[in-house]
Amino acid sequence: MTADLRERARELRARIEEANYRYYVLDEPTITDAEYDALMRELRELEEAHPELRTPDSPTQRVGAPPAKEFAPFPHRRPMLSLANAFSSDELRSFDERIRKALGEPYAYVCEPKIDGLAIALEYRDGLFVRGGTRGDGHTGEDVTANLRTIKAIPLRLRTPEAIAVPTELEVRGEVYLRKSDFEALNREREKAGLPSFANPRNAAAGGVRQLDPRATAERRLSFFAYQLASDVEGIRTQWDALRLLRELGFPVTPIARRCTSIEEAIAYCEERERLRDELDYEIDGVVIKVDALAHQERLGTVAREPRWAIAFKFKPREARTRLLDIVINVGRTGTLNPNAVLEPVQIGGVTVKSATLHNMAYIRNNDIRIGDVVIVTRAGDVIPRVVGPIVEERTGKERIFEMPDRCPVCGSEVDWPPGEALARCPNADCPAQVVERLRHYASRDAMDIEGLGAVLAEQLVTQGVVRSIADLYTLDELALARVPRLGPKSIANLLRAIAASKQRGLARLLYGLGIRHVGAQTAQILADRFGSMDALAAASPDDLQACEGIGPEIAESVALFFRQPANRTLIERLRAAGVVMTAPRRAAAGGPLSGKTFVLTGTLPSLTREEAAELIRSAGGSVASSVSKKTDYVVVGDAPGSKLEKARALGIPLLDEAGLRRLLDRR
DNA sequence: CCGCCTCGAGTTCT
DNA sequence: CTCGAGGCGG
Repeated sequence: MTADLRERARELRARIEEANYRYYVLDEPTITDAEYDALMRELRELEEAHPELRTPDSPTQRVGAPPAKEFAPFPHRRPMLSLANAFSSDELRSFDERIRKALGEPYAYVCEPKIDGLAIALEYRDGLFVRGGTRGDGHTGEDVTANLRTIKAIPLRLRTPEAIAVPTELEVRGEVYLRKSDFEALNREREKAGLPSFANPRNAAAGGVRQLDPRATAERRLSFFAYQLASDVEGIRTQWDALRLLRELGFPVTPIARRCTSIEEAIAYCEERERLRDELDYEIDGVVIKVDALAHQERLGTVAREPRWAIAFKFKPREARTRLLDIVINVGRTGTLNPNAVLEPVQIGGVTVKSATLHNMAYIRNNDIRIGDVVIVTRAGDVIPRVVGPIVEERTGKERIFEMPDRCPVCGSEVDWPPGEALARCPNADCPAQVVERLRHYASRDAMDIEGLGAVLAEQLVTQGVVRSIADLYTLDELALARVPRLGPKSIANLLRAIAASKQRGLARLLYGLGIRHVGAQTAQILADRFGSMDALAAASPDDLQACEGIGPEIAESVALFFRQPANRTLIERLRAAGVVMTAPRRAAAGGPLSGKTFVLTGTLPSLTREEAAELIRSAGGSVASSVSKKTDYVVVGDAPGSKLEKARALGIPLLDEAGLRRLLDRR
């Protein structure tokens, strides 16, 4: 991979230098400017993503200084201020209190969504766009006029409004941003091209505006909203008027701004926008509340580079920046080596996140994640944190590229990682990490449901040497368990009772608990129904197995392999000797009220757990699937539903709430 | 052989 | 919940 990139970088440099030579020295250009720019762009991006590929003689270094220096300075006539932040409605109320005291007369607010993009100033002369720049430090930004010209949402010539005389010199401020849909498309394209994807739309937009080649900016499909008139215009006395004028001049202006006459109304607006934030095709991270009348704004003035007449209400963040302290390897129950991010603890959406999966090496490479990076972590949509990517600008050069170790970090076995496979594996079935994970899985709720035996106890039992095989569970006694630290007599008694009770779970859950590759809860149920007993299953040939609906060659071979292994044979005999039930109860007679119907559950139901609801459906003859498709008959929707609801709507599948499900169940 | 459908596996915090 | 991959129908 890295070798390929290195080779590509070398090739790009050679072609660029050849082109330079022919153009500057021989005066015989051989490629078009566009082709040349494309080569430069690819090389620059490659080197940005992989600074270790950068060489002192690279054509990208010919221009010398870092990109920030390559734009002309853009001094702001009026400083571009930053806003004070509020994180609660109480902070908004004290903001309002200060305004009320200072003004001593009635006033109104204008509330606008705070677009998560890049603030920009645009200068027009005689109605024509002349110059535009970034915010920079508030006093001086960067002149990015050429790039801004490529943004179609920015008018190059203003329209003539009715009844308002537009001054010769006009400055307009607003936000350049990237639509979520354009962001996703951009990342898909970059992935296809082997380039690292952007962490979020804002980074992609900010990067887009600061491209040295305006054509690269154009490719980003950037959008724009205007939100401030930074020049005095006759007849414009309020922010509300200013927004209307901006619209008449031909700028895109948010359609969801609202004028409020009290802070409570503004707070209600903030809450509403936070609730609806996902319905927009662009990211907003809060609401900006401004005192409406420009005369009031003037009286309130500015302190410490923040206007006293405006405040930003910030939504609960869904993403945060934090440092990736380390990448460690977790060994899964099937022996997979899963890279895990150790994060400097950070608050996201109300919880402290300090760890997140990195899935596999491909994920780490595709997103160019390195140890020591400042990374963006999200919890979008679901609960599970996700490391989206690094903030490349924060790199110090001390970041380390993570490599998969050659040996299992737990047992030291040589790692098995066949070329083309996504996951590396520890091949040692006796690896303590695998034993712990298998034990935990065996005891888990959907398998043998041994209450009290979770991750912590599983770990202790194995490290104390009390349990080395699942079968050892059934020979445990008080004496052996007394060796486990912090396990009192009461816990011991409860645990022994739970272990004894697990013997009655039946064949399907036992099969699932054994953790045979490719055999999950569903397949275990199919096998149990079809073969009825462990002995019948153990005697089945791969052909017998493949005769089952849903069992193909892969699963058949995996099951047969499991029963061929002597260690597994022994395990089963020991379980049998301990009295673990190895037969399946006769299948319930078909023909309930829901027979033949397929259900999918999403969200939290008011009075049933998901498992209880699934059990009710199955006992009435219906089946429960995990994803929505054309074959789904009903989707049962609870509180805080996930993406399945979207899919169901798209496919026009009937939706039920819990009450609706109960009505179906009661119909006989 | 391709595309759809379904299942398996891993996953965070309180 | 999401991704990847096995199973299966067209």
